[in-house]
Amino acid sequence: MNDSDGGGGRAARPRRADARRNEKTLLDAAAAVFVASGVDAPVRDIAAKAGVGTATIYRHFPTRADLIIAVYRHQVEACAEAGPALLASGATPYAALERWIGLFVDFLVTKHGLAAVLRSDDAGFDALHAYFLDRLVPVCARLLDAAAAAGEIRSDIPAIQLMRGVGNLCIGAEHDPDYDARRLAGLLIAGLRLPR
Amino acid sequence: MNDSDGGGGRAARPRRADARRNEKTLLDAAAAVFVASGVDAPVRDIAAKAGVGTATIYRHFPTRADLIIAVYRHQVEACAEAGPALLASGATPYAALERWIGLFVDFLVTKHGLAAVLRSDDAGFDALHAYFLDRLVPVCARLLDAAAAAGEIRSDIPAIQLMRGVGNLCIGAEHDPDYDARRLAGLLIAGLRLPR
DNA sequence: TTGCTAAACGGGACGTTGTTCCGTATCGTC
DNA sequence: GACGATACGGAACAACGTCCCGTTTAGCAA
Repeated sequence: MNDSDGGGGRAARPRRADARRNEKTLLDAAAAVFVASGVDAPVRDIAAKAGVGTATIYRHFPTRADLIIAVYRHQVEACAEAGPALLASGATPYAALERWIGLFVDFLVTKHGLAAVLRSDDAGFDALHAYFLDRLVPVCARLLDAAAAAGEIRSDIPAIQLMRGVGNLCIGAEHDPDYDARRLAGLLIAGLRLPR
Repeated sequence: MNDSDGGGGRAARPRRADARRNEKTLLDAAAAVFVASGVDAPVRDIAAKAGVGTATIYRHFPTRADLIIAVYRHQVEACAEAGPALLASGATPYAALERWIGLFVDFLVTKHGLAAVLRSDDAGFDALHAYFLDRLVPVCARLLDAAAAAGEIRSDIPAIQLMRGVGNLCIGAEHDPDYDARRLAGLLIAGLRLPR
């Protein structure tokens, strides 16, 4: 358990320069290929795009989930941080919830195949599920609590269920333009409203 | 298009007895394997269960979609016929819609992987999409129209969108018992309600 | 009953993809 | 400049969908 460079001892040894370079190259290549072919793109394609061997991918990102997380981490963080910001922005909690769900949907539908893989029961994607849920469910829960406290919505739907539902609504939205995930998600949220 | 034994010409020639027998055997085997391993089960597994070669499956059911349709046709028909029945059963149109969606969800969540495949963009599943949509969307549309005419719901959501949304909500519902597709679908429908 | 032909069959062959292994090249240090 | 650990590349293996081809068999007629 050498703490490579963290708080305590100085680095046991930093990663080699070529390794760090390849990781960056791989992230860029993966991002490009994900856009072009979806997050299910063949490993060989990503390796080819990056100009490395397939084993190099597995060395840096043991599972596909690790690669996906690394590629989209920034955007997920941004989405998570938008939650409290929206809540503080002055609108009603319900409006904040509605807009935040919109952000989440927009993120998912622009990542081909991500919503689907988020629903996969493949054990290899457990890390991906865990990351998304850990990072976003608490944010959603805060928005739900605020709206419930304001008497705008019912309070008997757990945040995790809602997130799963919204995520599911985004599956396959990237093709056929007749499918409007955002609208359906809005409908789902509207279903939470209490009559006043 | 040959009317094998129907009204017009006498049969060009009826299918061989072993072929008919194998088709039945395959349907039974597929149904069993689908229950055990989902509708994505390897072709070889189904063939083995039926005691036939893999080519025999492709001969009878050129695409997986054809096999799935054949296995579930009865249940889809039953669901389609339940729509008008519910509408005539005396409750409000909205209640009928709600219950019919419940039937649809119950059907989907008990067929491992079917909801997911219904969302696949693989061209091989086009026939499956078409069948489900052709058969069920008109039923849903009638329920929606009735409820809209009664002033219970808004009328600006096409039936096909709603069906897609509900179908999506059912994806992955077969595992983790914490996910309640039926409840979320109910929420989606509730989102259609008009304030009175 | 026996022989013929088209229908149907079975399993092996091929292509694609994920994953792992092993010999080789390279980095960083002495 | 030499050495050891690190990292690399591509071949090898396994699982699966799909297709092909040589063989078997049902159905019919002589």
